[in-house]
Amino acid sequence: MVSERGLQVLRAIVQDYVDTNEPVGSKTIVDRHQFGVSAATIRNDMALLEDEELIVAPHTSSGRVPTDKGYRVFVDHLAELRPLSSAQRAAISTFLADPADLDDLLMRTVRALTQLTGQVAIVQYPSFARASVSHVEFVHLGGARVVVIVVTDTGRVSQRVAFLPYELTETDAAAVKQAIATLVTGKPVADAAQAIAELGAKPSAASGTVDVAVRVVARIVAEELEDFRQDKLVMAGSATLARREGDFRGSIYPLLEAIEEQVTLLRLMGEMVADDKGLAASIGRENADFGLAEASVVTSDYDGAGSRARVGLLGPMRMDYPTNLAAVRAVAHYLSRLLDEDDTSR
Amino acid sequence: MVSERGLQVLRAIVQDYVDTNEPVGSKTIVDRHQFGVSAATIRNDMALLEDEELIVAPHTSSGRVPTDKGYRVFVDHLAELRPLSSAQRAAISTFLADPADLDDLLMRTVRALTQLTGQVAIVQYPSFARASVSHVEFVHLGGARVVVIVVTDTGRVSQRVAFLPYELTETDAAAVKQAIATLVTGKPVADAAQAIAELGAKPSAASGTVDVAVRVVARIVAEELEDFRQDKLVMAGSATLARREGDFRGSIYPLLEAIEEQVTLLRLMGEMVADDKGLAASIGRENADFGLAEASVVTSDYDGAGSRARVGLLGPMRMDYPTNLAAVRAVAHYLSRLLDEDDTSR
DNA sequence: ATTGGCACTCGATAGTCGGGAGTGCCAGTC
DNA sequence: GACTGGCACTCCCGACTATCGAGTGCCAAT
Repeated sequence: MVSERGLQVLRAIVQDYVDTNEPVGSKTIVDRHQFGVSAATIRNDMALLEDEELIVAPHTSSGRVPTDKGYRVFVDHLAELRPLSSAQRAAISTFLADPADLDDLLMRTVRALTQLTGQVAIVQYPSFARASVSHVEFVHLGGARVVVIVVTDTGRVSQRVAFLPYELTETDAAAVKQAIATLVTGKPVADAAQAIAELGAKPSAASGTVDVAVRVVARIVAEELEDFRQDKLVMAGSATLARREGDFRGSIYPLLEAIEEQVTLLRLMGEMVADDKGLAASIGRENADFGLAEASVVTSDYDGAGSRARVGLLGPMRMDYPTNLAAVRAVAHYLSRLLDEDDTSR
Repeated sequence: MVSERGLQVLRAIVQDYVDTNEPVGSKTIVDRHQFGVSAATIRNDMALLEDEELIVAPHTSSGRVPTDKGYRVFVDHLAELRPLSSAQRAAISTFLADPADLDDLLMRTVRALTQLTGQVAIVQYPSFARASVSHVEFVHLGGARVVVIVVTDTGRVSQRVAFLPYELTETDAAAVKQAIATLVTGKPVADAAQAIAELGAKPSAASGTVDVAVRVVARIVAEELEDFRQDKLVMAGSATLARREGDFRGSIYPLLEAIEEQVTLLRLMGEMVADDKGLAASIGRENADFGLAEASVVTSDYDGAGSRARVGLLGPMRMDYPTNLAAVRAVAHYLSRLLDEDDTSR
């Protein structure tokens, strides 16, 4: 229904609006872009675009503003990613050089991303759900306290302090360790958790103190396995939202809350569908289920530790999609490479 | 210079202003408090208070608002803590019951505190600077990758993945472990870090592969020790700031930034001086060095894991000090008790 | 299909004008 | 000397008005 030039007008509106934060009128468009037609013609196109609900006029006879749908068409059909400058690429690679460990790397990644884009940056931890339990270790702290350490073959480590009901002897401790180890080592975390659940269901074999201790420790191990199965996020840049207050009709409260309740963002990012290049965007009302109807999220997939995860940006609907998509793509790319060359995946 | 009644007037102003968020005038005071004198008399007192810079009039002939100094006098001399309701106490104790570990306990603590007060809640980790290294463990991941685990006698655990320059044999690994263990176990973390630094300074004994591996691992251990020495914060409730926008003349940006840059808050909380009950408040311009001249922080000390740390609230200068001080005190109290009965301190 | 022209809408800005809350001061009272 | 009632004054605030200008929709002409 809308002409080819109509789409170009939409593109111009999105670009100018993102740029100036003011409703854009027909005259502005003729001035700033070389359409070679008059303002009246542009107005006709805009009327069409408005019929299609791609743009909207905040007040009768004011300039037009893109709608959610308008942004959607823009990113799907009109946007060309704006590649990063070589200086920016260089900045990323130095920023991410020589990470101490995975936590450190991801932390630096979000910092780099928020720095680069001025938006809230989010990185999903690579999922460890497919990993297998590689080791279980105990460290005696003295008394009845024991640190229980679980390690996966992908190099993820979790530790937790267990309070046993009584003090174990050396030999008992060894027995407990042995029992737990045979129960879980070598198994994928899901299976290991399953095995522990079955142990809990079985009636106590009444073999005395060791059996009780095994059950206590097993419960701790199960909690740690749960940590692996749960996805986690690292975020940075929430302060930048204060600068963008005007972009959110209500307040920035829902955004800050989502940032604190990581689970919301986790679900949102999980449900987004990436294109063939691993990029995805979720815009405005598409996020209504998550209480983020005035915000947008762009993500890029990356490969790490043998599984896929996402890096993303959270910001106002009125964001610079070409730049931000390019930024997440570039950072995801670096991340994949770094995780790959460290061979953390196997 | 100001009379006894003058102070009562200050108290009334603070209370009403916190309550209504509007400059309070002489008539309001006579209406809402039983002073038994006329508005004109109150006005005279208010003029005195203004001379002392305890209150200020936003505009000529408007009500008065407390200054930083006014709040200071209020908390130092006029405020009586408003004890929590028994329902609130009950809520805290159920909320904090059965923590899985220290991380979990502190996480729940900040949540409870922010829930209770509607402010940003902050908890310092107990300092582990005085702890001693209890164990060092290695877990082979296969290849040249090793998880290095350091445990203190206070039950704090840190782990990190090390990439050795080559694959170790079993016996070499044992030798490395032995070397590191004798270097650091039993020593306070500061001394252990020192020992490692000295090792790094010594010229290589050229004893070959093991020596190189020891140095690599030692550097990792040093990083982990650094983790123990650095204080850490847990926070919650940053979203509540969006609701309080009007209380900050500029924007909430500095607050959000401080929350993200934990180090600022860490220093701020570290420099505050507690009274004999472990309570402290830092108000408005007193925080100017930290870029938080429009915010206040109240803290209470607690004892945990053999060292002292703080739990606090961050909010607008116009906050309910009696309630908030009572809240941090109550929560600190619970925290001390929980950490004590778990005997995590020894 | 495109364009120039034109009437119209409506937000933004500035100016004006009471009303009201609150003050400072003063003279008078206890 | 402390307190009080009275009063003139200041200044914020909201309502109202007028003007301006950006931008639109529509129409007749090309």
